[in-house]
Amino acid sequence: MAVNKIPEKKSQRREAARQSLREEILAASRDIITQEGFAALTMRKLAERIGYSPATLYLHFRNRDEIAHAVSRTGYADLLKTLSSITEKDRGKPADRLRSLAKAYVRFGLENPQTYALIFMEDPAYLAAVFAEPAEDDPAAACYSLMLAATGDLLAAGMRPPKAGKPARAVTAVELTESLWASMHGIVSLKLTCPAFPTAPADLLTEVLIETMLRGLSAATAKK
Amino acid sequence: MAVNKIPEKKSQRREAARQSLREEILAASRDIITQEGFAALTMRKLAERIGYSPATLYLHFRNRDEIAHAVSRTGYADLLKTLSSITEKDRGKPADRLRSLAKAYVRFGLENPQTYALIFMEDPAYLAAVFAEPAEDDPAAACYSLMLAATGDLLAAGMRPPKAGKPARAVTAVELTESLWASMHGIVSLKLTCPAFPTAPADLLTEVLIETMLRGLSAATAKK
DNA sequence: AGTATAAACTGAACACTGTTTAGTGAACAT
DNA sequence: ATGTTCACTAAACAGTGTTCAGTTTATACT
Repeated sequence: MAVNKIPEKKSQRREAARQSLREEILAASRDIITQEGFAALTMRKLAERIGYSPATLYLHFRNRDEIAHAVSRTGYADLLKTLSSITEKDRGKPADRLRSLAKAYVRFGLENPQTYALIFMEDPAYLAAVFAEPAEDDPAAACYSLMLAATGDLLAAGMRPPKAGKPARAVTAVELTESLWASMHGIVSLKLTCPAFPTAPADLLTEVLIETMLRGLSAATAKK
Repeated sequence: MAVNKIPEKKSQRREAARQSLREEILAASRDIITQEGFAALTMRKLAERIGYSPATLYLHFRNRDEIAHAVSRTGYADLLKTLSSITEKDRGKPADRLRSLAKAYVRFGLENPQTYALIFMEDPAYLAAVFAEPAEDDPAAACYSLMLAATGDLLAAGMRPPKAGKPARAVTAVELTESLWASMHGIVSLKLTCPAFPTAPADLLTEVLIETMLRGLSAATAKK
């Protein structure tokens, strides 16, 4: 029947245009989200900004959530960049690295409120998907690995974590990482949804948290 | 002119009916929210459930947010009831009381997900209002006082909190309370928005958090 | 009693939202 | 030149919160 006589050249052009428009949609979405928040990302507004009709958006994305999903990915990539810039330059003690990481995490949240709100508070499907079937190249998974490595190093440096669970046993690096992460997330998310509530500034709360926990972890070991 | 000939009796009846309908609206709202979440609380659905037209709702509440606000209040009252049931019966050491409070807080969030999401994640205006001009009888403010008292007792019992801030100084009870609260909130809110992410169960994370922090606070004091 | 007045209530509309579908026009492959 | 495929859009659908003119009902006064 029909012989595919190398239609790749032309198809490539089409495909390139497709990708280009797709990226344009995502760029506009990022703009709107970072400026006005995820709720302000309406399909009509987005379509108008890129000069197409709303229906066109559905030729490139299944629905609004899929756009959020794609934007989330770059959000996690941004977070990863922030965190890895810490681990790369900080070659000091594990405790100091964790301190820096915590501060950087919270600062990222406060400096990119709309992005943080999207990836951790409004698009839970992304995180859920990552932990449902872990992908190697996912930026969110990379963030997790990075944090896990930091607490792992801390424990390996001779810390004695408290016991927990039933029956009581030593806390694992995973549990410690997730406790820390959740705590940092609490500081950020609370500040983002209600700037008035934690009356103390976020960076101070972070310091209190990390210092107290570090002391709690090193309590059993000899000082200095 | 017209003499107001004691129209109070009749007015009272009217007023009673008004209040009754108002309460009916709120009861229906609570039902919908606890069952389907705040997003499912639409004015039309709410109106239909109580047998009135949507426009009637606006005779009793300025808008949907005001309904959320009223429902939030009872949500905080519920939380307060949970927390104060702890402080009343627990006459043990401050550390144990704080342990119980933390567990109860997290449990409340997980057992009343829609309510928790409403009062801490979807209706920030309420908390903002409380901390803008503190009202004595507000249940949210009472929750705060309760937690503050617990950490205050803990510090008074001889704990030596770590130093923080610039210049470094001893952490205050307020800062410690808010750090703890934010951390617990992080555990709850993360679990609610994404059950998959903190892979460890919430109560275990809570235990890790509270045990580590307690050790961090008592690190400088003699053991036992 | 009847009547004036005030309160309660509603139908219908407005301006939005995400999403679908039928139909048009242009670019491509043969 | 023709048949096919792809890109695109206007219009509609079913929702949303909210407003307002108009109607019904209950109260107040003579």
